[in-house]
Amino acid sequence: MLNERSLTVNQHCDDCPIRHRAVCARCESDELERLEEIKYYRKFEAGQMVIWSGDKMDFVGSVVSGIASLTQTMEDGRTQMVGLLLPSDFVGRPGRTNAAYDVVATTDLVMCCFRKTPFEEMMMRTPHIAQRLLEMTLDELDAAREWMLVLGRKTAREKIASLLSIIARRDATLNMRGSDAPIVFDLPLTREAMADYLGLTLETVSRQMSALKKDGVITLEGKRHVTVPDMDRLMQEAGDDSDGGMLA
Amino acid sequence: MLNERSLTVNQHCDDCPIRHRAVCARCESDELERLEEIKYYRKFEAGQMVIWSGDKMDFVGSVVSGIASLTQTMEDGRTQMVGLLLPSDFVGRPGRTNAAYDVVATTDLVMCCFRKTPFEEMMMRTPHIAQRLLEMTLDELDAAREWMLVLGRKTAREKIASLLSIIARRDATLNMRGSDAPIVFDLPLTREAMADYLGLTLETVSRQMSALKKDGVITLEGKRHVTVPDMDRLMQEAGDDSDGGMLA
DNA sequence: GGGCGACCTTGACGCAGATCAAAAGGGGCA
DNA sequence: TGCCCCTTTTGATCTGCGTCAAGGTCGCCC
Repeated sequence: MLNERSLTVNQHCDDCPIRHRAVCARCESDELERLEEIKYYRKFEAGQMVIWSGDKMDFVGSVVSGIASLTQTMEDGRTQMVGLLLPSDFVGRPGRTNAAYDVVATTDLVMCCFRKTPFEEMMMRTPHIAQRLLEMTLDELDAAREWMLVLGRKTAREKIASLLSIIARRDATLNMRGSDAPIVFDLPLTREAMADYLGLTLETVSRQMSALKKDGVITLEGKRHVTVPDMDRLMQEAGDDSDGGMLA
Repeated sequence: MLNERSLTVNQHCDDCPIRHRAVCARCESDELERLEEIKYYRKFEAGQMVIWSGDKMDFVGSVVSGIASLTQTMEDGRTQMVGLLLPSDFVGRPGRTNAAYDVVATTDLVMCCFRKTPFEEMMMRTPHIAQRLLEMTLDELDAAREWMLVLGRKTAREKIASLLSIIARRDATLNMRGSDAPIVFDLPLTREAMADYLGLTLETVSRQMSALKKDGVITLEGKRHVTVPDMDRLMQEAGDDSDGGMLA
C-alpha cells in the first residue's frame, strides 16, 4: 500500500488532458499561471467519499480522470444519484460553503482542486472563468432535465438503454471511429450504481441488462464489458428515436 | 375581448416587481437604462404556448407574473415537466439559437423579453448580468437535482406532498406571516400538470390528493384552494423530514 | 335553464417493477 | 487449490400505480 498521502501529482496545465474542456478552458496563459498557484491534485480510490453532504467545502475542482457521482440520500436510506461527473466536470459551487450532495469516487479518481477563496476572488476578476462556468452549468442543467424525463416517464428497459447510450456516446466521441463500427466500452458503474442513477432496484437493472442481451441489443463479456452492435437500435430502445423523424 | 396584440405593457424597471430578483438584479442604473432599450413585454393567456421545442428563439426573458412550465415530450406523447417557471425566473439560453423545451403559459403570464443578440452583447460587457445569471442557473440546477430525487425515489403520496410543500413554501415567503399560522394558497396547476411534473397519471394525483385530505394533511375548498394546517406534517409526508434530526 | 366541455373523482382490474430469497460467478489471498 | 467475500443473476411473490371506464361538478354560452 503505497503512500496515499502523496496526493500531489503535480502536472502542468499545458499537459492537462482536460485543459480545453474544464472551467479553465478559456483562460489565457497568464490566467493559467495564476490558477497554477492555487491548484493542487487529489487522488481517490474507487469507493472513497470525496465529500459528505453538509460538510464544509474549502475547495472547488475539476475531475481530471475517473468518474465520480453526486448522490442524495433520504433518512430511510433510499438514494438517488443526481449527477455523474466525468473528466472535465466541475465540482462545488462558488459562493456556497457547505456541500449539497455526497460526492463519491465511482472509479479511481484524480481531481484538480482550487482553494475556494482564491478561486472565488479570481472568478471576480477574470471573466473567462465565470463565462466558462456559466456555459458548463447550463449544459449540466440540460443534462439534469434530460434525466428528469428518463426518471419520470421511461420504463425500466428504456432507462437502461438511455444510460447505456449516454455512456456509449461519450465513449464514441473520445475514441472516434467509423459510426457504423460497433461501439465497445466498459461500464464504469456497478449494477447498484446504475440502479441509483435510474431510480430502479439492482435486481431490475440486472434483469433488463439480461433482456437487452437476449434480444441482441447489446453483447456482454463478463459483467461490465459491453458491445453495442447497432447504436441506432439502442437509441430506439431508449425511446430517443430523435433521428427517426429526420428522414424527410 | 380587448386588443391582445397590444402586447406592450410598458413599465419602468424601477417599478418592476421582480427588479431585485431577476437577471437584472445586480444592474446599476446605467446598465438598466441600456436594458430598457432592448426590452419589451409580452403577455400570454393561460394555456398558450410561449415557444415550441426546436423553434428558433430570438429572445430571452424573465417571467414577470404568472407561471410557465418547461416540458419535454416523447414521440408517443408521454410528457414530463422539467421546470416550473415562477416570477423572476429566466427563460432561454444565451448562445443557443433553438429552444430545447416547450414553454407553456400555465396561468396568464407576463414576460419581460430582451432581443437575443443585443442581450448577448450586453452580457459580454456587463459582468453583473452574467454573474447573476450564473447564480440563478446554479440555483435551478439544485432545484432540478432535488426534483430528480422526487422523481426517482419517492412514492406517489410523497411526490404530491413534495409538490405541495414547494408551492406552500414559496407562498409563505411571499405572504410572510407567523410560521404557526396555517398556510393557504391556490394551486396554479391542473391535476394533469401536477401529474406531468411528478411523473404520475392524473388519476393517481387525484387519488393521493383525496387521501391527503382524508388524513387531514391538507384541506380543500373547491379543487384548487388548499389549506395546510401543519407545515411540519406536510414536510414529513414529503419525506423531507430535514428538521426531525435537528432537535439535538 | 339546459346543454356542453373542461376538469376532477372514484372504482375495478392488471401489470411492471419492488421485495424477498437463494444461488451462481469470479477474483483475491492464504 | 480452495475459501471467502462481493457482485450479479435468477426465481417466486407481492403491490403501487397505471389503465380503462363511468360518473360528478362547475362555469360558460346559447
